[in-house]
Amino acid sequence: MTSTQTEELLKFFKALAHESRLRLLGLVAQREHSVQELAAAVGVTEPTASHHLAMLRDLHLVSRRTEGNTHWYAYVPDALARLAKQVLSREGVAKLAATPARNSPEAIVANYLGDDGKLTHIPAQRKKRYAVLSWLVRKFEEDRTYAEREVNELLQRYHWDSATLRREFIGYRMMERDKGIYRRLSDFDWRSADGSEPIAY
Amino acid sequence: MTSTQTEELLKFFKALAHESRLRLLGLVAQREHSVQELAAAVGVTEPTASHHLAMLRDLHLVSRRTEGNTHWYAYVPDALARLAKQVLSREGVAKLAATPARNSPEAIVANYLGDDGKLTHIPAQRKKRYAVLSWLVRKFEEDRTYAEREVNELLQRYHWDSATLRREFIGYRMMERDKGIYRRLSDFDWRSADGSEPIAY
DNA sequence: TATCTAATTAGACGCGTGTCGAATAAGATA
DNA sequence: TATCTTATTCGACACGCGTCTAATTAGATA
Repeated sequence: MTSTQTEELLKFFKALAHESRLRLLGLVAQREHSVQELAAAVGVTEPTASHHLAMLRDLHLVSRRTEGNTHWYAYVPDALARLAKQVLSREGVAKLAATPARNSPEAIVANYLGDDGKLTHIPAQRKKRYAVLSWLVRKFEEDRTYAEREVNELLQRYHWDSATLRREFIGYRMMERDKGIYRRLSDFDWRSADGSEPIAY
Repeated sequence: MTSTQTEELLKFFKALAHESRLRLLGLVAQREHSVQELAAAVGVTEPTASHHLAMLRDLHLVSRRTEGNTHWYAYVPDALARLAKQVLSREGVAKLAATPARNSPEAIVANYLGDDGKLTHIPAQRKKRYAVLSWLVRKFEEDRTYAEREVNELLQRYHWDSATLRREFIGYRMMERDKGIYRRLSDFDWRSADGSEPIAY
């Protein structure tokens, strides 16, 4: 078990360590809200609300569904539940002492990221490629499907060669394709698939 | 139920939203540690470690016991357990949406605090005086006794008239005195004592 | 197609806070 | 008493991050 776990937990605490985001979370925990509603309720501008919501969504604390121009945000309880469980036991807390893992997937990925946030290149070495791909596939949501066009668009934010990346996703069983429609598979389906250490999520 | 609850929760998340503090907490969750040990393990200087530990101690996440020159810090699980419980239920999260309470004890206290962090004066109005006192008494630890000299020293960080404050603590049953030795009483002993709204802790 | 609405992205600015070195406090030891 | 050890407080600095306005994207409607 790498200390990726600790880093993940840290991300959650950082995400929750802000009044605006806490209140956003509280609001969506009551019912779905649009960005406008949320911005007004919290007392910030829409860009700011959008910014915070993106952060919460990255951590799968909230989900988003689109209806016309409007984006409806909803609460996703799972992530917080996992956090609470870990923090409930002393052993869980004690694990936080772990020194930041050298060779953690994050560290590997960082080596391939340029200043613009894009990948400089796709690693050839199996383990590193795996790390990068598993990081990348998490940019996709689990609960929806993507047209090939959408997959390409999202991938090209990180690297020009979306075709190769798409193919690799399928190969590693991180995504499945059916009649040109893509869906991200759950971590549990593919992690450890190459025999390397599982990546904590 | 005031939104003080939300503010408390926010404090916890802020405290935990930092790698150094998370690791400090992890270390003390394993066993008692001195400041030196902790600083070395986390890779910061002693002043920095001390600073973080003070923060964790304010929130009762860790406790401190003195042995000669050495301060031993230990883990206190209760606070995190409470946090976990609230965050585990959707209702608990939904409460976070509450708009920041005007008239919260914190807001009252803020009115009497100067830029130097000291009280400009002691409120005369009963409810406000109560709010300030209950805030002030929390500067004392629950699990130890204080000599009158120590009580005065601590109080004078906030106001010159420590004698009046001491007397009020006794009157409100926030402290008890026995043969010149003072001890902070638990919140549960005195909150709501004056019939005002309970102060969430 | 042109326009309007909702949301996100980009870029800039200011404040909070984590860090350090230096100074101070408090206890132990010679 | 003088010195050494451990920890805390003080003051200053730097950087991260939350916020805003402006610009852009994407969909709906006329």
